[in-house]
Amino acid sequence: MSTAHNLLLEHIGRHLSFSAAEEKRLLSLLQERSLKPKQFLHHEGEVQKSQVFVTSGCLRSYAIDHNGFEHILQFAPAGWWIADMQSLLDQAPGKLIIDAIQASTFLQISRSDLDRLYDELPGLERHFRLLLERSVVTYQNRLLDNLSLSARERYENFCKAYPSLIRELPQKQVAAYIGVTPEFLSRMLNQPATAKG
Amino acid sequence: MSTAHNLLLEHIGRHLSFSAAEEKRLLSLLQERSLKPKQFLHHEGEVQKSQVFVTSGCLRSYAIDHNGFEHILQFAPAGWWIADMQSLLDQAPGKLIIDAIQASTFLQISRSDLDRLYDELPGLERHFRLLLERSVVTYQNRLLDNLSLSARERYENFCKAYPSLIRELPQKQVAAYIGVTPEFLSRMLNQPATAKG
DNA sequence: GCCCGGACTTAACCTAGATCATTTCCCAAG
DNA sequence: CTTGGGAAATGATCTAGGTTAAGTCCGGGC
Repeated sequence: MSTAHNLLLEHIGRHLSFSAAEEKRLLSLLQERSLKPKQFLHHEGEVQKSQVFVTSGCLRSYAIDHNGFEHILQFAPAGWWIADMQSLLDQAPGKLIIDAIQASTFLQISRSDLDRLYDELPGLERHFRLLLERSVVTYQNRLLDNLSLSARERYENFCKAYPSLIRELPQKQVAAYIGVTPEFLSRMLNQPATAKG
Repeated sequence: MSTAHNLLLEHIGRHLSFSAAEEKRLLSLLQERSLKPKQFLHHEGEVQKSQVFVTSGCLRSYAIDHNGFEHILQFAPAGWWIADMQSLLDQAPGKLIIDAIQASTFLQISRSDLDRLYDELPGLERHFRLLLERSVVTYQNRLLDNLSLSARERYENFCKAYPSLIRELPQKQVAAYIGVTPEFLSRMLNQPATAKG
């Protein structure tokens, strides 16, 4: 069993435990793949056929608005799932782009196989239900942050939430995540915060 | 069986079918309640103990930021679930407020009962997994809209998404949902859109 | 070693939307 | 009917963050 498989089983194991047979069945439907930096997993307008569990490196999903600006929805370092979920659910062309920001490896499972597995392994459905609950909360919090915090506060939140990513990411990608222009983020970081107290 | 119960079973029935015994078991754990306009279901700082399926009227969840502004996360008309999900999952004090914007009735189920039901009725877990998937997509889209659209575009989106609500809601609540001040929304609506074409 | 392109910086200027203050409107309570 | 309080309108002014346009600073390919 590969280390990629181990990482996935370990993650699932945080919620529940599978029998050896169940683990084997799950792994049999997963495909190991990799991407080099800047290679794409999913293009705008494509139909997403499978979802992906990152085992090393880091992927990201983002959309391009009508002014050509990127807005990053998610970073997916090792241990995270990523997909254009809207496209995956509707089996319709998506508006997200997914690419690798570092050399990355991942496990892939098709939607139809996963649907089959949900019937065979109810524990897996439990696992995803729990992940989805957390995911909803995360997006709710991010939405509230965007509605109520200043750019600087959102930047500070990002640093707290992703202390490892902040070191590896180019500044412009942080800008595209927190929702400001790269120029503004640069200016902000090179100006002292307004003195307080 | 009440009409409230019927509404819930009909909604669940869109995804799957329960036996009569399963339906009975589910309904046995639901409590019928109601709220008058402006009454609260959940206050900031409280621990959310149960989640709620609205059967008539409309609830909303919102947070108050450090400037005292309300930001509405969700409207829940009949047929929608609502809760302070973060508080519910962590069983920790929440930051959301939930109240009724109209006279409303709803069915309530405690987190512990629902957890029990997930074990007894795997179909229910399926149902919520599917709802959560849609919910994630909805929040993703709303986040992208907030990052890339103008206030007017977000207003138009809102009108399309909630054509019935737009007629019933005071303008200031629409403002608190799309993320602008009531003053600005008012001015925007009374000024012609910049002519195009 | 040179050149290119992408990441970052900086500065001047611009604008969507916020803030503040005043007024009007409406309707529900007395 | 009148009153008072919230919802909306409206005008003047302000500002966080966007836009445009140079420039600098790399690192990587040839």
